[in-house]
Amino acid sequence: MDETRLRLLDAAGPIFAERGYRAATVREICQEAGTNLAAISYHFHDKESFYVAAVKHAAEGCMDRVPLPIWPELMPARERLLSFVTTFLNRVAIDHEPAWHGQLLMREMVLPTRACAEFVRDYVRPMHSMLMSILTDLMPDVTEQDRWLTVLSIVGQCLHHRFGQAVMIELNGKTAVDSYGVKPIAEHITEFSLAAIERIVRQRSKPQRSATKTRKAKQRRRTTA
Amino acid sequence: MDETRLRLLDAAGPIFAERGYRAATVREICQEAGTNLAAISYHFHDKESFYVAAVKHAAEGCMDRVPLPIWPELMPARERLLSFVTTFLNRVAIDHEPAWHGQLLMREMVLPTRACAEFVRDYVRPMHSMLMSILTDLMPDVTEQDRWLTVLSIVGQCLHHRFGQAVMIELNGKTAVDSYGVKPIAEHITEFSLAAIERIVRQRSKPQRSATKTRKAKQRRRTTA
DNA sequence: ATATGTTTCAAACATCTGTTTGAACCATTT
DNA sequence: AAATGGTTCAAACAGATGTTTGAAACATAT
Repeated sequence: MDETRLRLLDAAGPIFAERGYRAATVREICQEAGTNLAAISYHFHDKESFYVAAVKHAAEGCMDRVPLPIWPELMPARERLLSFVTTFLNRVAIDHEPAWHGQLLMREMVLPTRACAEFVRDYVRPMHSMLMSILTDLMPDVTEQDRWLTVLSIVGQCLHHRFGQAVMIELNGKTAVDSYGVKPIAEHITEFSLAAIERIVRQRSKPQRSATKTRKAKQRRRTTA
Repeated sequence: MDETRLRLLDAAGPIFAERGYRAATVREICQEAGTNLAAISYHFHDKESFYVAAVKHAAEGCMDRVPLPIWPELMPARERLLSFVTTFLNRVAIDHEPAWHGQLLMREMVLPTRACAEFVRDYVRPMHSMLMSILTDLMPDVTEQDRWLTVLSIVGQCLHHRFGQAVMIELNGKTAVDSYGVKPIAEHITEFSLAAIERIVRQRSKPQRSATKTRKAKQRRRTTA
């Protein structure tokens, strides 16, 4: 019966998320799962393989809970971006009940283990492709560098609402998600990024290819306004 | 003599950064430092206090290595922003030699320990104030929410070049810092953020204070263009 | 030189933790 | 009913790890 297997994986998520791989003990997880101590060795061979399975399990749960949106063919890229950012925030930054999903995956990002490659393949890559296709529509004629740095800017803004949680609380007493909710934040990030994207497109579509002299181009544009 | 103390702290940084608090053993650190095993207990009482001291030591080293810039009174806010972002990136995202500084502090952000409060007070708060004063100049008449979310957007973009390292490598083979160097990235983040800030200022300075109906305002502006 | 307070050292201690073991249990098949 | 293959269990094992200990070494002042 792999009902025991499942109970172990479910119990492992929160504990690994809170304590980390090393500090989480198999005894604690087994007690939480209500299984015998040897169950982990029996079902997963050893603690590390068990951990990898738990991360995979968490990623699947997260993807089920907040699935990637499916858009009609003709949906404008601007709206797809808002939808994407909202999904992203809901996946990582939300604290409602199973807060440990994001916590565990975050841990995998900061301190990658054997589970990282799988995690990127199953979880990160699909989101990355999605964002890339939006940006290809929004900024078709820019360099690879411009597009890649834009990806990082957008992703960084979203992830910071998870990574920065502890510091935000220490700094301000509460997180932005707690203060404003997800929707205004998603709108802010989308607007913020769209403004920047539109400027990049405007600058780069000028007949010159100067990638470095952005300041010059910007000043020229301002004087004409 | 607290030369032993110093040797321990110096040795502890990289090891705590790479392995994490639990996985790093006092034996390993003492061997690296060339001290006796009991030295940690003697000088720092126990492992946890030692870890807190090591984080503090790392933060100080980081602040010495990349000090906050000092600007002339009349320096434009736009240039101060570029200078700030460059400093930020140099502090956290750089991999030249003492890569562990950023790694250790990052850990403290994601998985705060007893060292976190001090870390925020001595390290985060000054940078936060600095950015806040820049943004107060750049966007004097916006709501607290707008300004706070803008802070998070800028900080998130910078930090992602550290937090996202492992995933970037898994996804692309190398990090953006490795590909392009710090300067182009700092310029990108600055330009990106300035474009967004200017749009926010333009929108919010309209006689209405609608914080939620950004979409409506945006559409109206587009039709007039 | 003696005494005193501080620092280092090797060894031992106590505990925790991942893993193994071999018997017991259970469901299914012969 | 007997046997088989898979699963659970309590107990023990082996190794690692933070911490303590008491003696030795050292520096400094009287």
